[in-house]
Amino acid sequence: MTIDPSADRPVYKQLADLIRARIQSGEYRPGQRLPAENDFVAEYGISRDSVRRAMAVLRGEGLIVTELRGSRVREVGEAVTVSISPGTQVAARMPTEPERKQLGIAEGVPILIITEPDGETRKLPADRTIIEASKEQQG
Amino acid sequence: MTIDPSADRPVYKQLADLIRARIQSGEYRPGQRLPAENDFVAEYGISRDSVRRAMAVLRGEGLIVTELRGSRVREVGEAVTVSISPGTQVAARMPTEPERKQLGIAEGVPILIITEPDGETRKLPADRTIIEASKEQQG
DNA sequence: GACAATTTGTACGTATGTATG
DNA sequence: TCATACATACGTACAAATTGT
Repeated sequence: MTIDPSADRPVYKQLADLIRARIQSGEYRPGQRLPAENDFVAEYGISRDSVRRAMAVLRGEGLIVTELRGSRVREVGEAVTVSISPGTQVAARMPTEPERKQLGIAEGVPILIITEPDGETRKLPADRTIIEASKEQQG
Repeated sequence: MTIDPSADRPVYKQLADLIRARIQSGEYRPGQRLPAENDFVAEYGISRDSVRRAMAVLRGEGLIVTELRGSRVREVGEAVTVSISPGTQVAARMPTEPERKQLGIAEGVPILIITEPDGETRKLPADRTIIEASKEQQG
């Protein structure tokens, strides 16, 4: 697949599509290191700016994580199942940056907000949490 | 409050903090139009690049929406409560761009993924959905 | 309808900083 | 020490869509 600068779709979205497809097809596997930004620059003849935008899109989707040594496909960690009893509510949203740091959550990962019938709330990282409705009272 | 280019915290994060604080304090209210990018450029003597990065942070947090005519504070729409019966699981993640367009979801909004005991799944926009655990069978 | 102004979107460039190997 | 690679931040230019004249 290639990138067409004259196409309707922006260059950076074309690159994001391309990398996303490679992740979803398994060509880039969880934990695997992506090529460096400059590799994409050289391969497709586009600016580093466009490559970085594409990476930002994929980070925002939670598909990759970027560190100083490069980007890699996110590995889905073990998820803990949290049982909730009848009457408990669950919502989700993106954390603000302070929340993200405080809760130790990666970029592109939402938080689940659990509100018990008594008003108590908990915030949990969505990439490590599965909610399951239970019949009986439980934590 | 002002912005210090020589501070440890990047300029764009300082601006994001500043605007976030104004939103959370109510100085910028839901639905209200934010100043244009160039207004921040002029007010703080920073580049448009930095302003746009700050906006991207806030969009990613779901706090603002940006259209061609400007950015505004997101209005939290009416949320529908979805009851789930025992055994049903709930997860959340960010949608990919195709999912986002297909489901008509704004940037910075996660999706809730509901998996029924029979394996059926539903994807719902997290900004318009509250999950509630019920005692009995229900949709 | 035509035209200009406003505002965001995209895309290129350069330079410097910081952390890793 | 040096090379690599990402992060930040400045600049420019033009495109596209909306709004107002």
